Amino acid sequence: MIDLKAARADPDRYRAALARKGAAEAFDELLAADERWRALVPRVDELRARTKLRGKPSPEQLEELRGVKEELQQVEASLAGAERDRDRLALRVPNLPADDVPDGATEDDARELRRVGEPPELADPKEHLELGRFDMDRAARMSGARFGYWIGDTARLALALYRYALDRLAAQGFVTVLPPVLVRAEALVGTGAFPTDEQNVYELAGDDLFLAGTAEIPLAGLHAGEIIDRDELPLRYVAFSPCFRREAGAAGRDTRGMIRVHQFNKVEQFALTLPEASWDEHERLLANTEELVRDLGLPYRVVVLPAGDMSAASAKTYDVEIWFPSQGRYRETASISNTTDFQARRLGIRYRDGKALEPVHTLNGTAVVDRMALAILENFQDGDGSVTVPGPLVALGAPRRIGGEPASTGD
RNA sequence: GGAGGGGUGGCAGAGCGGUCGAAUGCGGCGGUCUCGAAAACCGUUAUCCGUCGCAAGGCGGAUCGAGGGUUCAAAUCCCUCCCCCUCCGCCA
Repeated sequence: MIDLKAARADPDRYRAALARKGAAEAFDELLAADERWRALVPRVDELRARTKLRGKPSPEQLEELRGVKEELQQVEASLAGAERDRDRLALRVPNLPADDVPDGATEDDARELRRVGEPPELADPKEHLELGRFDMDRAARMSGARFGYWIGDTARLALALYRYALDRLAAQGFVTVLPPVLVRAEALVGTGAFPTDEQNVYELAGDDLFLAGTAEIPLAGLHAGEIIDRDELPLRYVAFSPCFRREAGAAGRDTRGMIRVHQFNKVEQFALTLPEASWDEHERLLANTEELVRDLGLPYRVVVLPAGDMSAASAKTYDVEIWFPSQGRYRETASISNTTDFQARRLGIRYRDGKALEPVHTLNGTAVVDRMALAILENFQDGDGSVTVPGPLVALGAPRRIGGEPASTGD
């Protein structure tokens, strides 16, 4: 939710910034609805004040009350309607993009910041399906398209990857969390997933619960409605969770393999900071992710998403993209966003600044995901169908080598 | 799933038709005392919206889990929903 008071005071700046996210019209509608609402407030307040009586009223007062209440009823109904309109529109207006975010609406407009590491030179790169042990066919039989089993050494590789990220971030002071992944609509509204990205969220049939597409949702909800001591900030969390996405609108894209599936696992960073600290924190979260990827030896690049390609909540998003030899290109494997006060406003997460209460800033960012394990398989293939697993993961229980011959560890 | 109890300010906890935005304690803030601090004592301290003001603040309204209802009047009575606790059942 944007700061409506600030928006009223400086509508041109807000409109210009929101236009870059394609939301100038939504913003104008919001301002108009806000104006309608504000015109009604003083009238309702005045009528309500006239209904307030102390002690037992006299017959004359009761007579007068009748008239006032009749009028009040009508004006209150108008006010309630105006408020509904305003609130509905307010939920649809996205966060303002930061000034240094490039224009554009698609991933082609992303600005590349740097490339780190060299893509491996492979004569005939195999793709992850051939290198690791996955079972897409049986998963399809059971769950449908875009599901897969991770089996044996390949599964152990993924588990070591999660542990690698969790351990490293815990050592940095991030508090480890295993969150609920079934959440209420409020949590999704609060993070900005609803109403703009509703079609990508699974809903449970018998209960009013939804499957979270990322641990960001329950992590943002962790402190919902709370007032946090200034001294306690920043709060940093790292969570492991499965993630569920309907991938509506992705029909036909990445239909092969495990690149884009309905269910995957992710280790997510989440931070709550003072407003003045969030841009430094954003860089810090990105640095954490880069360090994890770099220390595995994976070649990657960092891009800044254009305004029109970011989520509603985000003011600025970095993507870390890892090289996929089978595709000959970099693919998104991490997304790190500063949502500034957008989520904190919706969720009511505030800190006390002197006397006033102000919304905190929230940030989220991928530490590692399943997709990185696919990148490991592909980048460290040895040409004979086997894979040399990076040392840091072997130290955490991943097999030293994967493939080449039947799995020796696990089933 | 069944039975009962409960959701009140930063926290704990009273209030159970009007004098209640709400006792009291803790915590916070300011002060007295002190070389300084602790203790003690005094004062102060909810949030949101609108509006006026450069500001401090003033004025009006709303808010006692959420939504509806009864009433001239609701934290208090009624209904629905959500959540928490206790016991029973089931269960990793």
